[in-house]
Amino acid sequence: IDPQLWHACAGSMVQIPPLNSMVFYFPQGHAEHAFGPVNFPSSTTPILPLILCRVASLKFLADSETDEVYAKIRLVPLPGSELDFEDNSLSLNSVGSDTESEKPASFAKTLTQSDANNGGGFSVPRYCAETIFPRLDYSADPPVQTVVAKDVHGETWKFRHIYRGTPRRHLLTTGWSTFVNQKKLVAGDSIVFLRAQNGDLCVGIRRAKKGIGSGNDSPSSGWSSNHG
Amino acid sequence: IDPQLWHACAGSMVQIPPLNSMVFYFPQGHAEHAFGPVNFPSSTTPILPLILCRVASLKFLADSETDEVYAKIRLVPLPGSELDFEDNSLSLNSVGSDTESEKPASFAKTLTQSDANNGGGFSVPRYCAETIFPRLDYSADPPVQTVVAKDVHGETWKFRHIYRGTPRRHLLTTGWSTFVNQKKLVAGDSIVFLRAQNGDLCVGIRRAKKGIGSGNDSPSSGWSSNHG
DNA sequence: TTGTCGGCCGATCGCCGACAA
DNA sequence: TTGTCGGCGATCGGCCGACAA
Repeated sequence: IDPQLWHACAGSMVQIPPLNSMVFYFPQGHAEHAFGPVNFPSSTTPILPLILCRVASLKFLADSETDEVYAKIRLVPLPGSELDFEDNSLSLNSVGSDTESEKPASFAKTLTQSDANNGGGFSVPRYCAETIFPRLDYSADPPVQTVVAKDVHGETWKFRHIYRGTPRRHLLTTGWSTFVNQKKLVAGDSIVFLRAQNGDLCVGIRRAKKGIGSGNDSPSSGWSSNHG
Repeated sequence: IDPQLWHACAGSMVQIPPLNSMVFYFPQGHAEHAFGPVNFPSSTTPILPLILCRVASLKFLADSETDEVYAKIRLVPLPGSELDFEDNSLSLNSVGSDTESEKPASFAKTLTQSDANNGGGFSVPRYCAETIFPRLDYSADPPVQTVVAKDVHGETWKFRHIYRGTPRRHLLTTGWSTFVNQKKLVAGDSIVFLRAQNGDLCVGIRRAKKGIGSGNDSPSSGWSSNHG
């Protein structure tokens, strides 16, 4: 999937090393994060606490059912891993992924009860509506438009975007409940809007972490950067 | 699952050989009925057209999603298969499954458009209501009761059974559409009601065979036999 | 600025008897 | 006896502004 949408969904806490960069692989940490038991192939050499590797390939993917994003990273161990890493450790990732591509405008919001309730619509924060959404014709009464957004699978979703109420606020009405039901969203999940470089509006999902307080929110810092 | 409910769902065309009886296994026919390609283990002996076997085990099962019933039959080949079967072939299954257990009252009906439409209810054939369902108190006006039926998984379903209209007829109303939606029934599928020996009412499903005209119907002969 | 609430209007669900096959 | 239809009443979805945090 589109790396920019991928990063917007993953959030700014997730950093992926660039292709061909060098990283340390921690077998123990990998095993602890895995869901099932991990069996490293028995070999003649003992398992090292960390292994210097090269990022051989990189794939940005999204689960076909939940839309949750993940990455496949192929690591190739480098010979002579027992280097004196005291000097190198800090410089290994010096070419951070920050400079590799532009950061399109994106916005994340955690769904409130009112957003997720089958009561109807989605309350759009003003910043998101004005910065990410297509320009609205405020001369109409009320100002209304249909916004079309692509999800991580390239599927398009239509929403009625209206600016109404006293005081005025931006809302998504028609089309929103269908989206909530199809994606099985609940209060606490987050939705990500992103304006791609070609102008297309994209929409992603960040499921609430079960049992853990939700993470960072709102203008996802670093990936919705044209905020003041 | 309960063998009686299993047989009622499978229909009278399906006959299962008793445990420990002798049957012929046809590898070619088995392969032709399988969905995928079948690879018989290569051995030194060529594959015979038919192999005399003993029914070593027998399991009556139902698909957890579609409720469709199927059986797992374990066959153990008998030595000396090259017997002169001209004499024996007819007597092998002489002890048919007919006598092995009683046949409880059951009834099958193919769903009409009106039954499957989300218009509401299910038109209960009089014979089914009077023979399979619990006795209805006709002194009430209108006569109404709640019937509870167990599906192949043991899950219970409640239906409002009412006798009304001019002319009078039996109907299932409240609870029926839920059942249709959950089981994803469409016009042409069949529903089977069965009164178990302990008095419990059971309900099964027979999906319409795609592309083939539906099979036998109504008092499924042989398995809803106390019909006149 | 925006989360929640009650009001309310229209669409759908589903129960009903009237027919007719 | 029972399949299909139109009617219609109850329920629900979902759009709305009024508040208040």
